[in-house]
Amino acid sequence: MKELIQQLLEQAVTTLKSQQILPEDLAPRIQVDRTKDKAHGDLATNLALMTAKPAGKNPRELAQLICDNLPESTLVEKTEIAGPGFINFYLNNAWLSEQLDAMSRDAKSNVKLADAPQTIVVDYSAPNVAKEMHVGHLRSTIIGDAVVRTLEFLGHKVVRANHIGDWGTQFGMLIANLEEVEKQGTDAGSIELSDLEAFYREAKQRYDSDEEFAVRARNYVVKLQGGDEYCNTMWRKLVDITLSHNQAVYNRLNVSLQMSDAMGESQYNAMLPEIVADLEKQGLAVEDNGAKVVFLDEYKNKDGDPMGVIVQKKDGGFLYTTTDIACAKYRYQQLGADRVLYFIDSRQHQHLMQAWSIVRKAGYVPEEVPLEHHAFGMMLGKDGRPFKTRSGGTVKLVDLLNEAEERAQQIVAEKSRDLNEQEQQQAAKAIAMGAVKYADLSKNRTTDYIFDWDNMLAFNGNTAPYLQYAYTRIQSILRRADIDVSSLTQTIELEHDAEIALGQKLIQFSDTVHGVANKGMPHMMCNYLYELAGAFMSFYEACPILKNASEQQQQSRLRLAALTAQVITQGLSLLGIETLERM
RNA sequence: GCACCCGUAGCUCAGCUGGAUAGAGCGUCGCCCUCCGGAGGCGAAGGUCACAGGUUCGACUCCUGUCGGGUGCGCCA
Repeated sequence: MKELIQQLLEQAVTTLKSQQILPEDLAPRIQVDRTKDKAHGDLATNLALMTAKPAGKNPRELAQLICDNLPESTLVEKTEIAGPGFINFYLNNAWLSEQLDAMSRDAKSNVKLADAPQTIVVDYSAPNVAKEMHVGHLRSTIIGDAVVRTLEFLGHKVVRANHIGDWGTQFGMLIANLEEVEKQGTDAGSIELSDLEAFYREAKQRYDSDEEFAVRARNYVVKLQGGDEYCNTMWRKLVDITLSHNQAVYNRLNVSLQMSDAMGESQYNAMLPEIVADLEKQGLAVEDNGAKVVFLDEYKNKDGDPMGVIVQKKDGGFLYTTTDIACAKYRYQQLGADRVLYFIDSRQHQHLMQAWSIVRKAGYVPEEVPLEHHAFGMMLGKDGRPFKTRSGGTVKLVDLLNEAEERAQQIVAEKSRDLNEQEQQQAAKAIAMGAVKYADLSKNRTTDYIFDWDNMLAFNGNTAPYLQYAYTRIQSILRRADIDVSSLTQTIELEHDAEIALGQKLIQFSDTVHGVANKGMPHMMCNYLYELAGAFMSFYEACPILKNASEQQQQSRLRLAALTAQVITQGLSLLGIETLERM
């Protein structure tokens, strides 16, 4: 919608240039905004204000010239010049009605697909091997998955990259301990991940107390890194146990990651020596105290000298900076990424900036391929302190999801008495997962954020249950109408203000999907859907659909209602949230 | 010490590429059920956008500084 107005304005600019009213070399960034106040029309541009100075003209006078030179268009009802020189556009209702008609007949609600589909790598979730997923993995997993769904919807090729923590010195003791367990006759495949947590502690304890065990563990680290087949097999078992457990969590959360999307740190090991050698060859890495270090002028250490980033330890080992350099290189060169998005917590920001700074200097990824860090903070409890169990431990994701379902079940049992038990279970599950996910998705803070059960499970405000409820309410009306709305040919008539407002909100869906894709920010979709639901509720109050309405009005309003439901369910599905027919 | 992120209503959060009178929900107070789902709607009160300068026709938004909070800074990941 904005684009169409922009095109009209561009043509006007071209015309004015040819008339020497605007300088030939002027290339203004044409900005079209939705107005906050209806008195200012539906859309507005500040074009005349921006170009007044270079054109040497009074802004209002210039605005008039722009309006006079706008091409004829069916979508604009009229234009007005307001304030210091804004041009306000009033949309034509017949045009709006046609747009809504087209939306309701299109499987993707007339969302404009990407003109040039890209290959986009999205790095998200990233749990660790031999550890259960905990609340710290929630945000990355959920936000990343929503962005992935949105990008795919627009036609991009998305590579889901689950950068699991599957490498490090701790694997020596884990392998040694797995050996002990297998000696006692337990098959690795039968180990549950919850046992694996205990297993991890057991390994650590043995490592600390048993010198012979520790020696063996250290030996295994060396052998594993050297590609030893036995150690590799044992390592693989640990990875597989973890992946299959995590898969259950992803499935339950309706996260689209599969086991085959795991692209762990270990995958880049083979690249590391050549990266360091190349950095040295390029003169970027130098030896310092036995280690290989890249000095970056843009980062200073405590003495004010360029900060050194170690890419290889003096014992020959590699650190995660080198892995992240290799990883970015791989994603560009091997996966053919046009864009890479990282959903990783904000504590790693500086580290990523350093790694990418080296990546750019070494020429591994060209500047035109964006590497984007989408950061977020820690999860805090309602009291503003880190979100922990009563005993102060880390909250496991499984426990969090269980609690969400328990809470949702209580609410459903109380409020959805007309559903049978199975329907109640299903509703509770959808509400619980929706609430948890939406609570994360709807926040844009890069800083710490507050996790509050009462807020997220509320049926009012910007929450998943509110949107799910709005959807079921519409479904209820459509059921009651008892006609196939998709077969209606009645045009959508926008008479009442509330109908126009709803219609205008509906056609913003396409812009919203693109906003989420371009910025990697799903909260824009949340805000939009909340506003849409609000616009529908106002319409619903003001415009009777089934009663006190003419045949024509009834059909038109049913179509509007059905389209609203279509957009809500589609929008929520892009966020990975389910809707229900009844709740 | 240096760097990064943040500071918007009592609380939780929006505020797009700088645009017109800074918006929601909760909580507080009021109104609306002979009405298609009241799990709803309408309204009121509540703001020095941390503070001070600067740029601009115009700043919550950009720049500089100060204060406050969080996080990270050479051989873990």
